[in-house]
Amino acid sequence: MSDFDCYDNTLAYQSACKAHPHPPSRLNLDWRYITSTHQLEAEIDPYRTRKVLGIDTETTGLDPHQDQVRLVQIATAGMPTLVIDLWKVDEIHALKTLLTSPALKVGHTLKFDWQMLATSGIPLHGPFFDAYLAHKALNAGLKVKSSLAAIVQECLGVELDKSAQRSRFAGHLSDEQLQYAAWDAAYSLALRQPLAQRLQQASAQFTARFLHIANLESACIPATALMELNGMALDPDRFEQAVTTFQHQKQAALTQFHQALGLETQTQISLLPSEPKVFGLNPGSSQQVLKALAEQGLTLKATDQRTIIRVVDRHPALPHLLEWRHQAKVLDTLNSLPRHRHPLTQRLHPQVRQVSARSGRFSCRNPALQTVPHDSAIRRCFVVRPGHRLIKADYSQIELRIAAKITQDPLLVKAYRTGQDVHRMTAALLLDMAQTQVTREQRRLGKAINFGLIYGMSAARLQLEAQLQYGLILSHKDALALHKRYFQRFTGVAQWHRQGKRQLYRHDGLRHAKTLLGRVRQWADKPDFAEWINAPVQGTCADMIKRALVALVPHLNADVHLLIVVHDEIVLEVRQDLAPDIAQTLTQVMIAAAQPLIAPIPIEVDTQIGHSWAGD
DNA sequence: TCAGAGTGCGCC
DNA sequence: AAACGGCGCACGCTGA
Repeated sequence: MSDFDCYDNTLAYQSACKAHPHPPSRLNLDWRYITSTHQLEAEIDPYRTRKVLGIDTETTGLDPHQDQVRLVQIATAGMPTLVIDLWKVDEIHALKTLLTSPALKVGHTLKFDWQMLATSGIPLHGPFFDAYLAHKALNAGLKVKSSLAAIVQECLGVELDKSAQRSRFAGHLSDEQLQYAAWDAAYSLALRQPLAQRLQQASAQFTARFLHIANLESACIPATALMELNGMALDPDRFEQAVTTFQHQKQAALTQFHQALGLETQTQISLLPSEPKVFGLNPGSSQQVLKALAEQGLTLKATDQRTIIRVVDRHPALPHLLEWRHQAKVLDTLNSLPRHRHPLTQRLHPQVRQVSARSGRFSCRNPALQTVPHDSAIRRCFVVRPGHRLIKADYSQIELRIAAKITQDPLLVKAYRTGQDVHRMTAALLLDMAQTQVTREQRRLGKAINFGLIYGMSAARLQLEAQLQYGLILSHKDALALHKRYFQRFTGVAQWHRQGKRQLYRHDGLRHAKTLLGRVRQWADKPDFAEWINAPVQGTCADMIKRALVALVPHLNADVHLLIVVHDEIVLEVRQDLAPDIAQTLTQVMIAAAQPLIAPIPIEVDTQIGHSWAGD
């Protein structure tokens, strides 16, 4: 596993921690304001040989596409912090050399600095140590504040005044502004050792790899930064067409819903903005729906899909209700997109967060591109630049493969190792038939069972999910029988659950879960079983895709854009002639990143090249 | 009028 | 002890 540790600075940190048990003693709050090329070149020399640099920037705003970097601060142990004014220094070659040197760059939320510098034509190269990411990795699952001030308070016991941070960094800069700018870099730098020490201690306590994970997250910074900078393009014509289509479908469903309830749909347009958007009974209001159904003899507790689907035959309006809900949901998603179009780039630039999800997954918002409906009428609105292709590659059945590795279930392990179709195998096993005789529908049942029961789904829920997601009608009795047989056959999964419950429910129960890479999620209280059993699987998938991104970064350039990551899928936009080669590289990188974690279970990656996100 | 908890659902 | 997990978002509704 030598390639495993390409971004890992564990050994360096260990020696650093031993050498400097009291980091604040090395903190130098002195600073120099650099306002000319001459001054820069005169002062920067000693910083070139340093192995660790604290980095921070001050900018005229928060948008890398239109705001500017004003100050770049460089801190290093025992030296004054350089505060370089980019508006006054016209030749910054020396600074660029420093920022692309192999020195460790320490900062807090370096993604932002990376982006601001990148759009100013100043590349910032790793390795990185990001105090924010490290603090979140240290406390994954717990509710903690990870602002610079909060971490400085926690690790160094210093109250950091952040009042100058929100001040304007345009025009004349006061001494106070310059001082706080310098201090941010100096304090970020000073956080590395105490944080590394805490990460090491936690690793020992949990038999995990906190520092490794913190370094992995830090190494992902360029990938995350580029996803946000690149964004995705929405074709205006296709988009308008899609909206119109879904509006009609939604309206049709509404009419049928009302008719089935014996109501008339009122479609007059109101001029008053305060008027409700839907006239008459609103299928979007659970209260109104419950009341209307009750009046017609059907009393329910809720109106969500899972409740409705159980009784869908009991009233003719119910299928139309589900249809309207679907169309309305899709339309909501669509309507939310244009307001996120960037005024300059005309693209959607989501906010991508590496460490906000308790599982270790990426999350994405404004807009939530990870939840764009799969409907090809919508996905084909997401297009590539002229002369480019979209490449999407996803890990095949990755969670089930990870579960096979974790549970060591003999059947699952053997099935994957011999390249069998696992859903088909499950169906054949539970229905007592040969795999060759399994029908498409029966395979779908196998899929529903595999994905559900692995995390402890009940028979009742299985019955529901089979119908909702796979369109399979299952009697309660059959669901119960399948549930029982599943755990009789998949003994490894059954044992995994039994042991898990023992560890969780004993007097001094576990309050953390660990991935195969050593990422830890903690709970402040007793974890729910289902959350706890799922965390290592989902988290390991996050480990894999983040390892893949780190390996992918060197391949990203002006012709190879990273667009988005959707949990087990990586999407690139690549110059047309390069697409086949890059697709192959991407596939290999993803396999290599994941394989060591679940060997000898094989990894499979499905890769497609197309013109839009629909894959066409 | 508006914040906020609740409901429901898209993706993996 | 609980009954698949992880997200973000839009909406209807409520109470101040």
